[in-house]
Amino acid sequence: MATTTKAAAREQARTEYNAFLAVCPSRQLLDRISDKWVVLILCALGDDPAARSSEPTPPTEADQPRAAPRTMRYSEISRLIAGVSQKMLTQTLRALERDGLLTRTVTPTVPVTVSYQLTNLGLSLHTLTRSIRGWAQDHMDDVLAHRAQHDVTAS
Amino acid sequence: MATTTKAAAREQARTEYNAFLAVCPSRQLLDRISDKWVVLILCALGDDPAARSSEPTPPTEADQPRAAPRTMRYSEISRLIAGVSQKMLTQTLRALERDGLLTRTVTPTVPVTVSYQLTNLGLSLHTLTRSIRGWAQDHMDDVLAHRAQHDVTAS
DNA sequence: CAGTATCCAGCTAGATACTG
DNA sequence: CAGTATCTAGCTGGATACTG
Repeated sequence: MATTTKAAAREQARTEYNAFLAVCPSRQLLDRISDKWVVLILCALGDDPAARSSEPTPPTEADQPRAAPRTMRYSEISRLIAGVSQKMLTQTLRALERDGLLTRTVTPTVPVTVSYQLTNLGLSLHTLTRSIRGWAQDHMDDVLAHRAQHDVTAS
Repeated sequence: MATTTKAAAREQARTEYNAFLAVCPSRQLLDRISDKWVVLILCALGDDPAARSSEPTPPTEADQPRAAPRTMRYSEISRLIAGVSQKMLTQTLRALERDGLLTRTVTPTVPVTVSYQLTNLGLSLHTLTRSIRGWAQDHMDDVLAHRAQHDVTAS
C-alpha cells in the first residue's frame, strides 16, 4: 500500500504543518496585518488628521488628540489611500468589518452614504501597528545599512 | 498629447504610491515579518529550547533563560520547522543574514557545518514579534468571535 | 550536510466594465 | 456614491532533481 514512504512522510508533515498554521493565532494576525491595505486603512481611520500634513486640515473638531476615532466615508478613504483599487478597498474594508475591527454604517440617502469607523478592537490593533512602526523607525536603517554592506562585500 | 487623462492620472498615482511604499520603513518591515518563515526562524533561534516541549531538551546549559541566543545548524532548523522546503529555508536565512538579523558561520569540516545565530538586531526583532504574538493571544479570539457572529448573521 | 537549479501550479492583485 | 463582476498577468511557493 505504502508508496514511496519518503515523499509521503514529507507531504504528511507539510499537511499537519499547514493545519497548525491555520489555527495559530499569531499566524492569523500576521496574515491580517501583513496585508498592504489593512495597515493603511488602520492609519487612515486611527491617526489624527493633523498628523498628516499636505491635507487641508479641517478646523472643526481638530483639537481632541486621541479621543474618538474618526469616521470616514468610502470615497474619503479611497482618496486618502490614493493607490488602492476599488476592489481591494472594498474587500479589505469588508474583511475588517467581519473581524470586528471597524463598523460600516449605511445611511440611506440618495445616493447612499457609507461611513466607516474603528471599533475599540480596531483601535487596539492600530496601537500595535504603531509599535511596529516604532521598531521600523528605530532599527530599519540598521537593517538597510547591513543590507547595503552585505551587497557591497559580496560584490 | 494627453491620452485619456483619467486613466493616466490613476496610473501615475499608483506609481507614486508604489514608490512611496518601497521606501517606507514600516512597509519594509512588514514585508519582512509577514513572511511565513521569518517569524518561525526567529522563534527557532530566539526562543529558549525548554519552552517547546516534545523536543529532547539538552540538559547542558539549559538554565540561562534569556542570555545568549542559541546557535542552530541548518539541519536542526529544518527539522524544527518541519514544513519548510529547502528552497524557502535557504532563501529566508540568506535574506535575514543580508539584513543583519542573523549570522551564518561556515566551519570547513567534511562535510561542511553551517550554523546560524541571531544578532542583537535579530533578537530585538524577535522581541517585537513576541509582542505581536501577545496581541494575538489577547485579542484574536475576539476577532474570531466577531467573524463567526458576522458569518451567522449574514447567513 | 547544506545547499543550488529548474520548472510549474495556484493564488492574488489589478484592470476594466457595469449598476442600485 | 459605493460598490459588484469578470478576466488575466505576474509573482510566490512548492516539487523535484542535482552537487561541492
